[in-house]
This record gives sequence, C-alpha cells and structure tokens, in this order.
Amino acid sequence: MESNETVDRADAEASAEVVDVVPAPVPAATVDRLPSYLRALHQLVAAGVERTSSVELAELSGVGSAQLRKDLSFLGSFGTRGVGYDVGSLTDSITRRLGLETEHKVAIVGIGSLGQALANYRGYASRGFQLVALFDTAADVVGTTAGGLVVEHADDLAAVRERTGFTMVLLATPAPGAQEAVDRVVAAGVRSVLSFAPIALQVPEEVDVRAVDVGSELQILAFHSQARELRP
Amino acid sequence: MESNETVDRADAEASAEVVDVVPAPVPAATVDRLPSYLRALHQLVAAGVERTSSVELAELSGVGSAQLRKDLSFLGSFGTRGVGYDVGSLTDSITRRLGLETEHKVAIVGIGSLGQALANYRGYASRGFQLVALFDTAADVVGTTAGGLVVEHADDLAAVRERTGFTMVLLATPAPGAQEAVDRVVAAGVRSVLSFAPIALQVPEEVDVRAVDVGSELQILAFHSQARELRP
DNA sequence: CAGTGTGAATCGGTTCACAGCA
DNA sequence: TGCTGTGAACCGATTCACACTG
Repeated sequence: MESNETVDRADAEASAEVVDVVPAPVPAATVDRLPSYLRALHQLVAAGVERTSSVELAELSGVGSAQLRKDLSFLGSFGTRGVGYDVGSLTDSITRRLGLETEHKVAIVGIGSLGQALANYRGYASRGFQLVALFDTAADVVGTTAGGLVVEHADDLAAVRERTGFTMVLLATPAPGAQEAVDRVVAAGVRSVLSFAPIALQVPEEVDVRAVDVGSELQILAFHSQARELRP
Repeated sequence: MESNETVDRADAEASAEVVDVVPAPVPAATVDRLPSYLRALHQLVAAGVERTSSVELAELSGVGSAQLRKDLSFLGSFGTRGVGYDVGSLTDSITRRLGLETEHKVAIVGIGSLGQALANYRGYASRGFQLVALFDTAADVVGTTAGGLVVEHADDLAAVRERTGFTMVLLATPAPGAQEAVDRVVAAGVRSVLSFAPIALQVPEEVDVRAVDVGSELQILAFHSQARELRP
C-alpha cells in the first residue's frame, strides 16, 4: 500500500472511537474515470453477471486493464487474486466512495430548449440525483412546466434553495447572462455547477465548475479529423 | 523555436513547390484548450479589443498565462515581445490550425428531447459547423421537423450522407440502441462522433469518439463536494 | 522595460512487469 | 495457475524563471 498514509489510517482505526476514517487521496484523473466504471458495472448487473475481471470491466469502460486496477487500488482492495471482482460489492464500494449513497438534489437554471431537454431527462435517479427545481428569468417561461416541475423565477433562487435543499446546479442559459446567472447561484450558496454555456465562468475558488461545450468538442474533433487526413 | 522540427519546416519552405507544410505536432492537452482560447478571442473581438496579453487572454480562458504561452508556442510565434497579441490575427491563426476555415457538416442521430435541443441550437455556424441532417428510427419522429430540418430514417444514413456530405455526428440516442446507432454511423463512413449516450461505445480505432455524459459530470462534482466537506 | 517564447525543473499520470495470493 | 495489486520506469503535461526582443 502507500508509505506514509497507511500509518495514519492504521492509527485512526486503532483508536477505536473514530467512525469516519479520513480517506486516502484519490488522483483527479482517477475520479474522472470512476463514473465509467460504475456505468460498466451497472451494465453487468443488468446482464445478471455477478463476477468480473479487470480485463472485462476495463473493456466495458473503454480504458486499459492496468489503468483500471491502478485506479481501484487508490480506493482500496476489492478483488480476489486469481478470481476477479464481485460485481455487487464493487458497485457498492465505488458508489459509496463517490458519495452517492444519499441522493444529491439538483436544480436547472435556464429553461431554453437545452434546459427543457435536461429537465425531461429521466436518468437522474439511477445515477444518484434528484431534480428538484427549475429557474429562468423570462416572464413567458416562469410558471410553465417541464419534467413535472414548475419553472420559478431566478430572483427566488435563494428562497427556493432554502425550501428544496438543492446543492448542485445545471447552468443552461445562453452565453450572455451565464456569468450573472452563476453569480446568483453562488450567492445562493451552491458550490457545484455544471455549465453548458460556451464561456469561462469566473467564480470564487471554493466553487467547483465543470463545463460542457458542444462547440468546443466539435472543434476538437475537427482538429483530429484534419490531423488524420495528413497522416493516415 | 524547436530544435529538430525547425529544420524540416525551413527545408519545406525553402523548396518553393510545397504549398501545405507538414504542421508540427500539437500535444493533445493543448488541442483540448484551443477552443477556449478561440472563445475568449471572440469575446474580445465582440468588445472591440484589438490587442491583448497572455495574462488577459488566459484569464478569459480560465487557464494560467504560462500555460497559454506554452500552448501558443506549439502553433508558432504570434505575439510581439513587450506588446502582446493582435486579437484578429491570433483568432485567424487558431481558427486555421483547428481546421475551421471551411465549415464542417454535422448530422444528429436520435431526435429525442436532447436531439431536438441540439437541433434548435443556433450556435453552430459561429463555431465553424453546419447542421445538415437529422435521423431517428421511431416512425412517429421520422418526418417531423426540428431546427428547420426534416427528420430522416436512420436506415437512410449512408444515402443522406452521400447527398449532404456530413462528416460528423452528434449521437443523442438513449443508451440502449447507442451502440447499434454508432455502428450504422461508422458503416456510413463517419469518423468523428460526439456521443451523449451514457455508455462506452466500441468503434474501430480510426473512428474518433468524444463523449459527454451529464450523469458522470454530476458524479464527479459529487465526489469533489464531498471531499471539500472533509477538508474545508 | 514589458511581455513573449522557451529551455529546464517539476509534477502527475500511465504503462510495464512481476511479486503475492486465493 | 490465474488474476489482482503495486512498485518502478516511463511519458507527457504543467510550471518556473529568465533570456530575448520590439
């Protein structure tokens, strides 16, 4: 195992009182892949498979098997040498480590066509999330319904957050207005934001913003397709 | 400049005939950031700014200034020491390097609520893309209109590709069916795919797949928010 | 002298290859 | 014997710090 962290952990466990052990640090690149592993495991569960190997699970996740084993080793030791991994217990371990035992409540800000599509998405629950509120600023959108929820005015962000307890926001506003929207979201106390707006958002450092930009993704694909033509 | 590449490039340019010079290799991590730089530059253009610095541009892009200068150095030398960068010509250089001088034609496969939202998105042209076709397999979706285009049957992928010449696909089908859909897309000759389906797709190695998964992004945010609570 | 461009140092992540264990 | 878990080697990416130049 690790060299210096092991000592701390052993100490913590030795001193009987401690309930929640301080977890060993997990590299960011590993965290980014854990969801793929979970998805692959869910596929196996759905297929009725109870035991798997690093090779099979890696293939289903789209990574190399050494990568997968190394990643899992940061979380602990879950497999049986010479045998493989138990699908159910590995699923539980990763779920727990990602912090998905309890559902996280999510709101969507910006109910244009993308926001509506996100509101209608039925897959939140199976991934550990619950959609609890929708916001917009346009008078003709506030009060309408999407995904079974009534759209509230963004002015009421803080109040609605109080009532519903969401801790994450999907930001689906157009680029102009996105910065103002995220400012309100942050002011309301949210510290996890997934932005679909094609601009870099300025936020205080304690706020975690991840960004998805279809245009950027296409441009990256364009670059690679061009590179492919030059050296086939 | 570079040590060994410089020689090749100088040679190529010296031998008058050569029109398209073989470009120096650009690190993948750099390519991933070029779209952000382009977005930031467009913001500056919109604001009427004609000259910028690595510090300003980096801030607008959400990266460090050393990172930005290093990234640009892989593409060539664009700035003026002691002065900064010309917004217009830097925009042109990056646009050209990404291969965005000519518009890339794009199709969407899977016209559910997400596919519709993507079809209604008005930002393709400004990023270098043109939406030319929509596909689905459901009888009650084929023939309907979205974003000014009529939805065609996925059986006609190859034929419609012939006619419209799209080279990229946005895959917006539900998870079951995504693999079959991408198989058809690949069979039709498309080699660049942006997938929104929450599964790892199996494709031949000459096909470039990028994946966007909202569920995974939320799970990663969940992990970090939990880590934040433990060490604030 | 301000700000780019870039070697050199550093850091983190991936891959390899095998020791260790059921 | 088969497959996990993991040190060690490798590789790429980031950061630093400064020489260079308009």
